[in-house]
Amino acid sequence: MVKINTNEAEARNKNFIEDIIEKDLAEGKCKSIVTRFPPEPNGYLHIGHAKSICLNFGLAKKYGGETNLRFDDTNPVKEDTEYVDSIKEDIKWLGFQWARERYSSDYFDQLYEWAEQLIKNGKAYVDDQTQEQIHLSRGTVQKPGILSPYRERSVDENLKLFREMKEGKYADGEKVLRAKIDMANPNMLLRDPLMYRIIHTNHHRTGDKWCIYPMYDFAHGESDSIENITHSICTLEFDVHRPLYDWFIKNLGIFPSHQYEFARLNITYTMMSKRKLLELVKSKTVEGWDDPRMPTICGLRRRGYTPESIRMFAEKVGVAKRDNLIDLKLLEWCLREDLNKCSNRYLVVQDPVKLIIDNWEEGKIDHCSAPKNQEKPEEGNRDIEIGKELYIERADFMEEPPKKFFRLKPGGEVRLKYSYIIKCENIIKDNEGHITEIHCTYDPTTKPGEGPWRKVKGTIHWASCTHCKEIKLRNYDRLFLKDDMGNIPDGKDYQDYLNPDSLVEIKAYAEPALLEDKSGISVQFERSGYYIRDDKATAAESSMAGEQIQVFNKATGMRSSY
RNA sequence: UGAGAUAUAGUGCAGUGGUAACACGACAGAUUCUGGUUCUGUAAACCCAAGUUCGAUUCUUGGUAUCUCAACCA
Repeated sequence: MVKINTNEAEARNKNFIEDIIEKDLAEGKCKSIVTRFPPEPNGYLHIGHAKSICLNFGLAKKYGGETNLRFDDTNPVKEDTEYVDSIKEDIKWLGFQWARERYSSDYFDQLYEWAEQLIKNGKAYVDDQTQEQIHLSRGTVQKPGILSPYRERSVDENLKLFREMKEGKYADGEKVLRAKIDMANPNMLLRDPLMYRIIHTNHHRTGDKWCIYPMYDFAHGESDSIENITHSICTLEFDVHRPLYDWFIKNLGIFPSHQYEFARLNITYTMMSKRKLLELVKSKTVEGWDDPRMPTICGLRRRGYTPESIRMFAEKVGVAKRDNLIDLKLLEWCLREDLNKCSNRYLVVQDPVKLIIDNWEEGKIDHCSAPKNQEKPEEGNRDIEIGKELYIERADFMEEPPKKFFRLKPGGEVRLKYSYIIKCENIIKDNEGHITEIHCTYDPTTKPGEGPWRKVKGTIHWASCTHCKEIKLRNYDRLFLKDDMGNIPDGKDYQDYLNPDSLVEIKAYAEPALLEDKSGISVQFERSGYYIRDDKATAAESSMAGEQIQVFNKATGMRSSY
């Protein structure tokens, strides 16, 4: 019953692309759909790409179609096989499988042939102008451009020149092939756009076979067409390219792929510019593309994000055409939501203050029993030892508490999680008024499972001084300060915006079981957040997603990252 | 300043010629050995103006705001 309601809700919230697809299918415009994910292999995939991946693969899955992975490798100076490999790995990790692996460079021969066809039809010409001249003659958004002096060359001359370009007779920048469209069109993209340029550079796949390379606009739609892509889905900034996309397909008379645009993902405090992320990597500001503070897929993976949580996030942010800014907390919520179902939880104290149980018998050690995993009782219990001296979280005690403070306060009672109820008797401070010891008494009749249950308002976590292990955590705080978008203002150095708390090391005290945890998945701290298994570090060096996903920071007055 | 896209609770995202759903967030309550999870409830939105209409958030027109476009990048 509940399930049916959920499905109805999902059906109601169909996005506009799903509407288009359903209409196309119903009208028989296509028998089944083919989508594609077309990254340029010039960087690592980030969370913004994840939205596109989930959309493209998700749509195909929902409507029984297929998705191709196509590398848009038309610019050899920026691209590299390292990026190809990482992209494939990240997509697989996200849980998707492409139907075909393709490259724009697979189509260079076909594209060249089509370019000649346009020349023969008088729709393209070779231009000898310099880059500067072409730029100036393009006009502005308000003023029409000026016709190139080479625009009316004969078909034969254009053909001859273009073939010579291909044969390497000219240097980089000496000549280009342009489509002959309309130098006065208000859409700048239609003012005789470049189709081919000369680049004498080794290509990561075709080597030295080519010295002319097609531009994005002359490769993308054509590649879609070759692959019979029915729905070519890209981000909004390509919206102005659509008339050109359609122009080439129409003038070539090839498979009519159609382009649809959606708004790209923006997340607060998160910088999603590939160029700037590359800068951080090159300058060694971060450990690499997979630094846990990076918004890359591999960075999120190292940070402890699960594929499921990222897919859930992509689903939640929706698909539309208006600009958006998603709160980073939503991404964290998705992780909590997923982790809540499976993570192991441990008692850990990050900012300790000593607590002494005055009426605890000297040398006595008691054993507490706690479930290994709350959601999986079948895994049994673990044993935690407790003694006279403990550490508790400094924030769990307040000398002058506000009215709704449920944790330890002078004269107040709280339960030590999985253990006895204690009462605060007095506190000891140093000369500066800093609390150094909290003295309590315990009620021996309140051990869980022994005697009647007594309820107190607060439960706090703890670590036994003589039994706990010291662990080091790395606080993956956000990388940048100030700018919501994580962007570095133009002309400014990113160094000025680096967060000094980012990646600081924190000492903490944990129950020994934490170090023995071999589950390999993220675990949740009792009370203080999540403990994220860093797949590049040993357990003791593992990291925590810090305060960014702190569960209980609202009422505690703990420092917040946002 | 030319062209295009967009405009619905705090944030996202649906929907309708009869004033609006869902999710996250907020707030309140219940359960609970986590201020978590779970459950219940509350507050909270149709950019503006004119027109058409019995009736406009929806249609028309005109504004306004935001984003995108003048790379031999994608």
